[in-house]
Order: sequence, then C-alpha cells, then structure tokens
Amino acid sequence: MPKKSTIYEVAHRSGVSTATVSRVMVNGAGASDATRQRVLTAARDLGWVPNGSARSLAVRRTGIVGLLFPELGTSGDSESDSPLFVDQVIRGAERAATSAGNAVLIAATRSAAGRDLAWSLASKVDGLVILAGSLSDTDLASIARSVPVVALATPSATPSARQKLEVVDADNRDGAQQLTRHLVDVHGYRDIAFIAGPARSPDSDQRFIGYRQALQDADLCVPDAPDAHGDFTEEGGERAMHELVVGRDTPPRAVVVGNDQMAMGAMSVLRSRQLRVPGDVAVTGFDDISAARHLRPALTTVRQPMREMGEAAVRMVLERVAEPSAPSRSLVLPTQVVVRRSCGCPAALTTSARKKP
Amino acid sequence: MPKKSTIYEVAHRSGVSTATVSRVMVNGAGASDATRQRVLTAARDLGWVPNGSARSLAVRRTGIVGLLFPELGTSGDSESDSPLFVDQVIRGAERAATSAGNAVLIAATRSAAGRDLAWSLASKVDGLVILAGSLSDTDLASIARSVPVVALATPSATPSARQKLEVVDADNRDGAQQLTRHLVDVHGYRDIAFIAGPARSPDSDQRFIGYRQALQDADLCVPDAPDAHGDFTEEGGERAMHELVVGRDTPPRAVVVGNDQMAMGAMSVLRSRQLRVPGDVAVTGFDDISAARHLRPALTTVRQPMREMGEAAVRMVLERVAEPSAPSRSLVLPTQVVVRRSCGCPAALTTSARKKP
DNA sequence: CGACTTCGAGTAAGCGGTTACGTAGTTAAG
DNA sequence: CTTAACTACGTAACCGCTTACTCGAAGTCG
Repeated sequence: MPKKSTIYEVAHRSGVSTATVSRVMVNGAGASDATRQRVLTAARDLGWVPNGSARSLAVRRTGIVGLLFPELGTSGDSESDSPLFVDQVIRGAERAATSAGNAVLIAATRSAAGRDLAWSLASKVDGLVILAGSLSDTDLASIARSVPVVALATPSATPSARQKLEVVDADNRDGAQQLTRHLVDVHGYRDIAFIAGPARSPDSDQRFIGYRQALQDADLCVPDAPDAHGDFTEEGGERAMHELVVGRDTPPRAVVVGNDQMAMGAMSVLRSRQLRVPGDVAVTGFDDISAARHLRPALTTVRQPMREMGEAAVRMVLERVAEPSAPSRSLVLPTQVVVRRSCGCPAALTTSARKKP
Repeated sequence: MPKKSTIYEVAHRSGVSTATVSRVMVNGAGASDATRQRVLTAARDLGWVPNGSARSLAVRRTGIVGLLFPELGTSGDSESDSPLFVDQVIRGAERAATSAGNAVLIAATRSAAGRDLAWSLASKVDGLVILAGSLSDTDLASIARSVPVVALATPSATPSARQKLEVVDADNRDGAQQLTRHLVDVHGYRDIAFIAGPARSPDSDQRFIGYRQALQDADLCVPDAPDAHGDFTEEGGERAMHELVVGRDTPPRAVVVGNDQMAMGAMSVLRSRQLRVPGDVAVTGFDDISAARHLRPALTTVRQPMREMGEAAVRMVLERVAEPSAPSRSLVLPTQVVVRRSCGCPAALTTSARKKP
C-alpha cells in the first residue's frame, strides 16, 4: 500500500482547508460546486480513505454494533454441529445494522476467555448484542453498566441486571405449548415424551414449561422433569432417544424434542430400531432449521424468528445509543408451529398452524 | 449509561498520569505493583472502557478486518435461499480473527449500493476480505489500491488487479472433475448432463470446466455449453431440471448440478415425474451443505472447505497488514468429493473419495 | 446606500488514547 | 564516591478528523 493519505494531503492538493474537505465529505453541502469538485477529484486521485478511527473519535460514535455469541462446537473439527441459529441471527443483525448505516462486529466466545473478549469488543462499538451463553450473568450485568447491551434469548437475566439490560427473546413457551396441543388435539396422542436440551438452558426450560402447560390443559398426566436430556446436537439427540427408548417397555406414542438437530438424531435412532415415524412414534423439533424441511418424513417443528430476533436486537441497541436515557424495554417475538409429516399429518398439509386465534 | 469515563478520570482518581494508566492497560509492565493496583481498581470502579477509536487512532491499527459479502436473496422474504456458504465463511473468518486478537466487521452488499458500503467499511478496518459477487471488478481493483484486500472465490479478477489483490479460492475445477470421473469410472454412466449456475459465475464456470475435462479424459462427447442454467437456488434448480427433461426425449442417466440447493430442486422435479434417484437418474451437487446429508437419497456432492477459506482469507489480510510490502500470493484450497447415495453408491459407502491419489 | 443576511471557507480547539523523551530516585559497578 | 544503568512515572506532542467560531465578500432590502 502506498502509505495512506490523510485529509491534510487532500486539503493541500485541492487548495482548501481540512475543514472544507470534511464538509464536502460528510454532507455535500457547505461548499461551492467548484470547490466540491476539486476536493472530490483530489480525494479520488489520492485514493483517500478517511480514517474511521479519527472520525469516530471526533464524533463520538463508531457506527458499529457488536455481536457476541458462543461458539458451541468446542470440539473443534465437527462441522455438523453448526447451530444455524447463530448464523441467522448474524444475518438479521447485519441487515438491521446496514440499513441504518452501521455495521456489525462479530466475535465468538470460546470456553472461558469470554470476559476479555467482551470488553475488547465493547471498546470498539456503540452498543452490544449478546447471545445467550456467551457470558456469565454477572459479566453480562457489569458490562451492561458501561455500554448499551441487549441480551438475546436470555430470559434468565437477574432482575437487578434487567434494569440496564434490554432483552429480546422468542416465545418458546408458547411455541411448545401450541405444538404439544396440536399433538394432543389433532392427533389424540396421550403418551407424549419430552427430550430437553442442556440442563441449564433457559430456552429448553421454557419449552418444557409450554409442553407441560399443554398437557395440563388436556388433563393429561404432567411430568415433573423431562424424560431425557441432550445437548442440542444431533449426537446428543441420538443418545437421549436411545436412553428414552431403552428405559421404557414400550416407546412413547410421540416425543417432543428440544430442537431440530436433536430431533434428527432421535429419528435416526427410531429408524434403526425399526420404529416408523410418525406411524409408531411421532417426533417434533424446534427451530425450523432448513434441513427440517428436507428430512423424510419432513419435520414438524416450531419456527423461531431468528432473523427477526437479530434485527430487533440491533434496532434496540441503536435506539438506546441514540437515546441513552430511555427506559429499557423487552421484546418477546411470537413463534409459530410448522406442521409437516413427522407428527402424523398428511403430506398435503404443509400449511402452518398459526398462533392462538 | 452514566456518561462514559475517560483515561483522564482514571488517571486522576488513581493519582497518576494518563501515561501510566495507558502503560498499565496495554502491558502490565512499566509500573510498580502498587501503582498498577491503584490504576486497575480505579478503572474498575469507574467502569472504564477505553475508547477504541482513540486507541486505534494512536496506534494506527483498528484490530478489525472487514468481510464484505453479497446478499443474494434480493427478493427479501424467502428464508430458504440463504446460502450457507456465506455463513460458513463468516464463521471461519471470525475464528481466524479472534484467535489473532482481532474481530470481524461484516456487511452485505445488496444490489448496487455496494460501492459506498465498501468504502465505508474500508475506513473502519485494517484490511478487507471480499466475497465474490459483492463488488464489480473495477471497484474491487480500486479499493484494493488503498487497503489490503483479499478476494474470496474470485478467480475472475483481472490480471492488473491481481497485482495488489490476493485471492483465496477452492479448487472447483478439480472437485467437479473428480466427481464426474466418479460417475464415469465407478458407475459407468455415459450420458451425463450439467446444470450450471448463473451465467457469469466464475465458480460455476470452473465446475463446468472440470466436468468437461473428466468427460474428455474418458473419451466421451464433450459439450460446449451446460445443458441448463439455474441461479443457485432451489427454485432455480427446479426450473433448470424441468427445462432439461422437457427438452429431451429421454432423461440423462446422470446430472451434475452446479450446487446442492439446485440439486435439491432438481431431485424434487425428478421425483414428481416418477423418475427414481439414483435408479433412473443419478444426481450430484456441490458444496456439501448440511441438508445434503439428510436428503433421501443422501446427496453425493463436493465439499468446499468454506470455513477454511474464511480462515485463510483473514489470515492473509492480517499478514498483509503486518507486512504491507510482501508480494501478494494466491491460495487454492483442495475440494473433496463426498460420495453418498444419490450417485448410485450403496448406503454403506459413506466414505469420501479423496483427491487424486 | 448603509445595515443585515447569507454563504463560502479558514482557524483552531478538541475527541481520548499512545509513546518518545526527560527526569528524579535507586541500585550496581568501578 | 563517582558514574553508569535501571526503574517508575510525568510531560506533551501527536494520531486524523469534526465543528464551533470567525470573517470577509456578496447579495438583499428598506
């Protein structure tokens, strides 16, 4: 690179002051046409890229929002476990940011080192959106004291933290409830098992609560705890389903699985045991990742508006940046059950059941 | 937010100069233990987050690398067409950046507005990695004159631009060639059609070239142009396959499709015409997106090391940033064919054929 | 035709860090 | 005891851009 040029060189080359150059670049106004042209030409000739740091320093705004998320596949190599969830959120965040003239700075926390990363990110951005699992609750709270933060999918945030924190989440509870109700009402299943995610996953908890609610509404027996736990990966789903099937005399008539990836694992276990889905055992997932549509049978699941969550989160930080003293709000986005074949519905019925009418 | 504090306040509160505070923060050294503690405490008490812009300005380095990619789904709403390719690249880039103490700033160019976005990105980063299709060749070249840039999957870059540009790509040609060879050698197919991507896609071109090479090596008739074109989406694949089948008396024995998403569309068209895959028509894809494994039949395809591409690209920009005058290199990463059922191989054979022995 | 705007453009004071350089005060060496 | 070499820390000059003021010139108006 031929040593970066500065605004001074541009100013000198076009025979004006730096102030004028600056005016021309930021808002075409404040200069005569002739001057503007001279400046523009000089800038182009020099290949001048204004220094963003200097600009940010002067205007006290970086035009960047940070996105912190957890890198789950700690194992490293496995490509399969990529949680599409994060990717969608990233895309949504990018969209909202770009359309507001900002950009998104991303970083993934891997085991432990998260705290430092978070602070280093914080120093470079106007605001932060932090995905569940990236940071401990206390770190989250303390960082939120210094920078506008919105937490994504983190309903667990302690009340005290809530004061400074904004939260965006999907209605996991309602989604699971609608889904389970579909199983009960439409298909008449009564023996419905639940495979949960990791023990301390708020998402998984919410889904379990919704599931229980539906059972209770139907006057069915309501279990205290999930029938099995997985870790949200396909392998975890296999293990959980295996455990579940082995632990019982007869398999359940249906099983509500904590997310799509585990549901995929679960289905393959059933298949290998000669149990037909949905004929013998109906299976449902959660998330509606793109693979869900292509499974055979296609997976009935609950769609989370992942993209929208990313967008909303970014919009909220930006609003907070613009208006730091506004009261902090929370946002719960609706989920939607997507009926496909794995629950026992016919192929034709690809429509999606909407929320409570 | 209780008005951000500065290094001056920290310095004052701990009774030292800003220089000392700075020294403590950057490298724990250069100060006595007692002083260090006082500074650290003061910083924590104030919830001080050093201003990244000021720091970057002073050290002339942002610690950020930009990633520019095209947002393909111009239509907007459709979620399905999200090319997982980009997501993987993002993840790879993030990984390489974070492990080097940097972060990734992402932005997607949507139709046309790309140029401005690119420059605004450029002003905020140390270097840029730009995905194919984000920018016109001329814009690419001109921006590469002012900032270190590595282009991803952009073999088309004009020779002149090459001088300043670094390029990372996957060996699309070789992948397609190996794949086609597999079809010919292992399965003995002779009538093999090709469904290409968008007309001006370098990736698609390379794949077509590899396909032709394999046919030529086998002394089969070598077509001048692809049998049909799609746009890399599932719908595009459906249209292309439809066109292809309708345009011929008998369907081809096998068809090499430009990417996985189109292959999925193609397969559903075949199915709806009562043609069995792979019994009547074998189908292959390209990319190895996660859905490929879950299709029925599972899709034989070519894996691109998308994550590695993202990592490599970021590493290369960072090296260029550190050593601006080094000669620019290019990198072509190997691809790998992944044999599954859609080509006609038995279920058991889930292994992957490696590159030329 | 003098007073009042309006407009184009320059001056210079920051923005919040970093760091070369300078200076006591200590310790080690001669 | 003098001198050299550290060590711990302060001073102040940047880094490159924005923007509140200023100011002269040109246009407006009663």
